Amino acid sequence: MHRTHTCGELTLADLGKTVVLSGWVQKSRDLGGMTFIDVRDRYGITQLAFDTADDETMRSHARALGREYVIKVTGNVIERENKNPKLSTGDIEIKVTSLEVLNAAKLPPFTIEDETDGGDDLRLRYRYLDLRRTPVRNNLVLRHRLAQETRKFLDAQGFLEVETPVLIKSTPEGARDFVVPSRMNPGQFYALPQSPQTFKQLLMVAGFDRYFQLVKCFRDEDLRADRQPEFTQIDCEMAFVEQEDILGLFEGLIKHLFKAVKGIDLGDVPRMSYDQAMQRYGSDKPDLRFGMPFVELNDVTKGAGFPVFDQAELVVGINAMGCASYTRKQLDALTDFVKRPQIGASGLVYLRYNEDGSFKSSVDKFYSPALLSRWAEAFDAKPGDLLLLMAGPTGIVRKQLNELRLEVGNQLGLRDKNRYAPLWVVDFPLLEWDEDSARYHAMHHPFTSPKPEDIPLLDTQPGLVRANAYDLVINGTEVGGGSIRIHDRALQALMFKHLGFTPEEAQAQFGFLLDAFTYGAPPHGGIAFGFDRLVSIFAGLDSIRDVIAFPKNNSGRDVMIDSPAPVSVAQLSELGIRIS
RNA sequence: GGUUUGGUAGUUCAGCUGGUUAGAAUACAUGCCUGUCACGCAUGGGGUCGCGGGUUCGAGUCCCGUCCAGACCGCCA
Repeated sequence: MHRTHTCGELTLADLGKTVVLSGWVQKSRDLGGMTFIDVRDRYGITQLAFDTADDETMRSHARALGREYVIKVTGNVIERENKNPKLSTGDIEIKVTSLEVLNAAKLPPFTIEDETDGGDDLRLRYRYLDLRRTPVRNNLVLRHRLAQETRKFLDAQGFLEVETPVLIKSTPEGARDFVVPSRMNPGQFYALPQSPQTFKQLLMVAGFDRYFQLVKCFRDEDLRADRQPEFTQIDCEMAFVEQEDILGLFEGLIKHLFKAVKGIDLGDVPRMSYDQAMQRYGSDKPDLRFGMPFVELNDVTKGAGFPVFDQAELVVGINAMGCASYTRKQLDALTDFVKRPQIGASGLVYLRYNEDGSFKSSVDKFYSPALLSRWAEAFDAKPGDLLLLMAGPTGIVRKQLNELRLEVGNQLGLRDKNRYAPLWVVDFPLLEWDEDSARYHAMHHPFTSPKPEDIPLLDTQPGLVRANAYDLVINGTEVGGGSIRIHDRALQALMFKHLGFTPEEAQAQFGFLLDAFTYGAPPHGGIAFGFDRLVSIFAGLDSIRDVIAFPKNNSGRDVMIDSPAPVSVAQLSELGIRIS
């Protein structure tokens, strides 16, 4: 007889039933005259009870079971003498009448319990064992639910899920491509898509005016906690829409996911322009779980003879409210933080607005209390506050102060994983200057449309042209981004020209798209969400590895199957490839 | 490509300024124990201190190289 119940469902309502359970031995507790075995499956844990007084043979079999043995038991559901409120099945136990070992198991290299003793490397090497652990399994259950709710919502909105090819063509723009050699076309290579971008645009030309796909994308770049070489996107595109339509519809998707999966009413998602975000938070993905906006102080600090401030392009600071009690040691630690090589600031100026109304700053030599009170005024600071100021070239100092703001937010416990602060960042620049290649690059991608009113600037001040591009940011993480695309051949050709393509190169790389635009391309736009990041935010995790069933390590290796790996000389020769 | 932290028992770690036989916890094994659920008690086994070289009377400890892993920077349209 097959199992009649899972290990997570039996309760007092089932008392007296004869049941069959199958699962893994989590742990046994041998008390001498009694033995308890916890048997686990995907659904939960149920306690098996063996009593010498009832059946000594059965108990001796039970004592022989090791961790992770796969067993099948038949028995009766009885009420426990001592209940365990931690288990859903904690009111009952199984008095076993028959026990079968379906498979023995070696002792696992780490304990398969909620709190494991295993390190990351070991857990990845034996990922199939790690996945038996409840917290890891729950992450995949959460992922499944988010995927299903996404499909449900988009389907209800009339979106069609269409698959696009995985073997495509390498393009020079953007991240490095993974390339795949073609045996039938020696010396030629496919590339794995970094996104289905051009295909979804072609689907718009084809008239599929609402498309989506939960799709694997690939980028051959270095990994991070939140970056894997293969990752999943919720990729979407719509025709006959403007930016407002897309923001509205996908704000609806995000709200639906929070409501359906976490029971949270997200509320309306605020918006901020890229310029505002940079000026107020020094980042295009500000964490709005806390305030602490930047205040620019050039005017009130100028002319006091402090050369660092007098000469700086930007003097800017934040108000760490209520932190005037910070000790010298704490302030030194913050100074050391911004001086770390990764941040690279040359220093930090503080102003303590003491509870008694007096001021204490690191630049008292230059600024009288009267002058310092003007700083406090600019911040609207109150006694007890601590102002932290930095100075330097605008772009650099904003980036540095952003790091400090996030660090102070961490120290003050303002970045609570259970709170969610979403934000649309809009009006991104179309282009950004790249020093290395000495040319402009598309900030989003080359198919993003410039704002019509900014098109005249393309020839004169390309860096000032704004795009119809937008990002969705949650808690300081970019979870999605998109744009209204170019659907006009001439404008697309002009963009390629500004990106340094000759007309021949543009035709060779993207001729199929330019041609398609001449056959009646509708206006269109879209967005893509990083699905792994979204799941990790819902799970309250910093790393996306924990929400991927079989992730790769920091070096891009799968340590379980040990890939990548060499291939045979015969395979290479068939592909016409020689390794130097 | 760079910065940085680490690699010691199955596992997680401690091991000071170089000095006797490298420890703890946990896991495991054996025995005892009839209500445990982090069971308890007792006993026991378990180590190429990542690898290679160097300094030294003596190296887990110091130096150099190398491999592996983590975090970060570059990179990620």
